[in-house]
Amino acid sequence: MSAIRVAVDVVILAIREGKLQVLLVKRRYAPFQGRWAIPGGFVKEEESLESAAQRELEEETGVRDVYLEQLYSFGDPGRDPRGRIVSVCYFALLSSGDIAPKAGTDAADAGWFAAFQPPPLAFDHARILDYALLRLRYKLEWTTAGFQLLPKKFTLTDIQKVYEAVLNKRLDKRNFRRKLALLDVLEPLHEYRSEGAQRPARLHRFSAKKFELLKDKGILFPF
Amino acid sequence: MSAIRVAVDVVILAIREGKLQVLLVKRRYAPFQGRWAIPGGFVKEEESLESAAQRELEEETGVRDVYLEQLYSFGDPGRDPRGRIVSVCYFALLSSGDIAPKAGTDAADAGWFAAFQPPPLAFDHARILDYALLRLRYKLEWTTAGFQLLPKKFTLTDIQKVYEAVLNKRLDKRNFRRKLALLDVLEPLHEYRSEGAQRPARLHRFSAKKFELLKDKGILFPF
DNA sequence: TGACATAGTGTCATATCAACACTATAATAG
DNA sequence: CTATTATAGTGTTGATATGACACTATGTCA
Repeated sequence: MSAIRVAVDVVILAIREGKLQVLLVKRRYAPFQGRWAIPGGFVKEEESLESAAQRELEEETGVRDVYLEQLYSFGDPGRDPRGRIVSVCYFALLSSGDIAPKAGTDAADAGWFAAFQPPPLAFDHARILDYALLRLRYKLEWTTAGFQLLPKKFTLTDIQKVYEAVLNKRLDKRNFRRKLALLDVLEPLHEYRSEGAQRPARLHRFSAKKFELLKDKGILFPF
Repeated sequence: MSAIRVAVDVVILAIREGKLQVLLVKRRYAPFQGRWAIPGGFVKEEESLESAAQRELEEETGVRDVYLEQLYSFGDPGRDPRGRIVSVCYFALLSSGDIAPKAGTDAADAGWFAAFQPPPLAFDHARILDYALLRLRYKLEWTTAGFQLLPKKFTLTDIQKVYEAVLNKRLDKRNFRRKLALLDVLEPLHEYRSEGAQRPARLHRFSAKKFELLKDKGILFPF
């Protein structure tokens, strides 16, 4: 009937080496053979869009139970030389603790890149990545999604570095922590982490119970 | 190849009789024959998603150059008994000045309904409408999109009523106007509108030139 | 045991917020 | 022409949040 095909693409983001990075795959075949691309694939007959995105994500990273959010659907005729393909795009936020396990399907054709300085990308993927980064910045300013980029236990400096990496600016430590305290979503643990010849930092964890309340109260978090 | 078909649905919203209303069409055929539904249709081979949405919008309202924004894509298997259909949904904000011209393709099977108390809807359209209303509320709080619901010339009370209709709460006139002034996007005209046995209200128009600057400055507008 | 490097903490001047009530004025009725 | 009417239009205040700013605390390692 219709010759339009439906695909999902997943912009997979994580903090690595203190920077926001994106997972890309190298295309094996034409078009754009050898170019880096956002991982994705066609939606199967019996799976939901979100399941398809989760499947792609798991194929690339081996990770499940990850923050995943629908981003936008791109469907201009001509965006893919192989034919009319509508791509429903998602973005995923990986905890830095989740990255090691697999590091891409296979080292040769998957890799992490600085999200703000990606290599040339196939198709309209540069636009998709830009949009994901824009959305992530909004998310960080208005929600607590930033904690998804951290492992379960983290220091206050860890979360500040996430904000600095994504918003791409330095933040004042005291003001940042005052706002964090106001948010009231962190539970200080009785554990500390030593990072060198200096005072160890206290570990905290994100308390999801309070998350819903925050949304109800309409608290914004624009640093 | 793929049996997945791609459609667009457009949630068309406007202020009528002081209330937020949504344009619905009555289904002529099964499934859900006789039920009200959000207007939409299949995407044609050669048109972009946005063009398809614009086409549907124009077919229903006869109006062009309307605020149109992609909302979300719904694609669960089973959401449409006729087969696997992925619907890319948009929402449109009509100026109340644009409504009279056509009032639906044909009076018998198109009509305006209170957006917050719609009739039973076909398919998963109740969910789509809910999502559109949620998004519109955010839009109003964080952007100047609310002006799209007004004609070119309007009074300050007009815009306040739009906010009250969408946010579904009463607002303080003086505080509202203070924030409007802060936004600095309104141009007072040397025209007034009489509405009865009382002082006439000054007309204003939205000045789009200043719009971009606002976004750059990152000014929010949460009433 | 001293040097190191990051952890952790408070104040003040400014801006923003919500709550609140009265005067101005054109149209209309008599 | 005058009074009535109903909406238009306008400021202040006390409370809260904000950004700018600098020093002390402390575990580790040499």
